[in-house]
Amino acid sequence: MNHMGLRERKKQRTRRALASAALRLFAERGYEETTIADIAAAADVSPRTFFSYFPSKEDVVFAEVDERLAEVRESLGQRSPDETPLESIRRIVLEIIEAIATAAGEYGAVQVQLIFERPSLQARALKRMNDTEQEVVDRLTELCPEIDEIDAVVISGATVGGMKSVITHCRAHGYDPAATRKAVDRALAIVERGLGSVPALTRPVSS
Amino acid sequence: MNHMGLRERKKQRTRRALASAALRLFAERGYEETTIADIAAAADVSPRTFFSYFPSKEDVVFAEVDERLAEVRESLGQRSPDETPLESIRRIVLEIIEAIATAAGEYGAVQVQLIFERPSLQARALKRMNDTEQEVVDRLTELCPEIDEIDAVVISGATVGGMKSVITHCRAHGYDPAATRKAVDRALAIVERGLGSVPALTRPVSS
DNA sequence: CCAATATATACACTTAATGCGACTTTGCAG
DNA sequence: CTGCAAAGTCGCATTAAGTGTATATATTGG
Repeated sequence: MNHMGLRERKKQRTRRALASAALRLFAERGYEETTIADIAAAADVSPRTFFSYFPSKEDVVFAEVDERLAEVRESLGQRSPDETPLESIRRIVLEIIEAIATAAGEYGAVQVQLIFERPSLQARALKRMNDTEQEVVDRLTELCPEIDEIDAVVISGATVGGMKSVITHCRAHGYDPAATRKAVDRALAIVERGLGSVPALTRPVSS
Repeated sequence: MNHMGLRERKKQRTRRALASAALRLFAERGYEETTIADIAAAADVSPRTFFSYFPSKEDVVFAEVDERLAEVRESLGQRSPDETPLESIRRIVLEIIEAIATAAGEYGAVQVQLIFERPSLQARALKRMNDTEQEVVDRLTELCPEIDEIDAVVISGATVGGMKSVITHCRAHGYDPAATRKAVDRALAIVERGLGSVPALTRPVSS
């Protein structure tokens, strides 16, 4: 299966070269200040070739995320035999969020910073979340064939939405890994037990 | 308050002219096939002027949504005195979702169709959702000053996320208003009572 | 080595978006 | 009413993203 010919390997190398050249230049000079021509030159290909690897300049920022996301999609299929659906959902969403939000590799920090400060990149990141959410709906209906369609959609939307928000908040406020983990656990608890389980919401107003 | 001088009124007229010209042309010829020059010509302004009203071609699609959203943000402040925070959240999120997702006016259907079929527009719509979610967090912490920061973030994220997904699903599958309302009610129930309240999730696997 | 196919490149082109200086309109104070 | 400052419009030039196309080059399988 993994017997990629020379052709495939070369493609992958070029892709990597483009991605890391791009991230490096973005870090050095800034995003707007780096042109496709610069990236292509740094990766030793023609500018035109850039677009046969990435549909746009913005997409190159997500090269690594997209790779990870593709892997996660594969591994999403098989589930541990004795999980309850609730546990499966939790595991699936956590895997996805980790793949999207965890910066890895040499340029992880650069990616995160870029996405936080460029609204258009933020929009594209949200789109990836959204697309992956559909994947969650599919897995969920596959897992519990008798589940109502609307229920599946809502469960996925609320869970992914809650996780997205908490992770983003933690990143934006510089939480350390321990605090982040604690926040994620809290988020899962709220989503699973409902807004009604949060005392501050049901208590009469304090004014 | 609403004593706009001639200048302001003229600006608003031009803005409207640009927006409706754009939407009309998008409907007639398609999005890509319509240039800024076309839009400007149809609105009788110079192409350069377009960009002093909208920062990009994509933003003109959201002209109406943004107006509504601005209104909603205003009215979000005052709350009925005897609401519980839970009820406030529900009301606030419903208002926002309605403002974003309910297509109104002559070109509502066009907007929705464009957003559904253009990934980049979808991304921008999601960004608007996301930005507005931050507003919800602010209102919520204002409403219950003693609430934990993380809790507020999770509650907003999960609620907005759930609503977004259910509304999108309904639109994509052509639900009529009655069915949509029913689905939204169901979504709110799940978010408020928790994933644990969905029988299909806690039942042992059916295989 | 050959033929089929996939990929890289050079070139031309469209158009979104921005900066700038000149010009026009509006608001307002005297 | 008049003139001045501010705001807005416009034309022009420029940059850079992204696409189509034809040509050249490299890879694969036979």
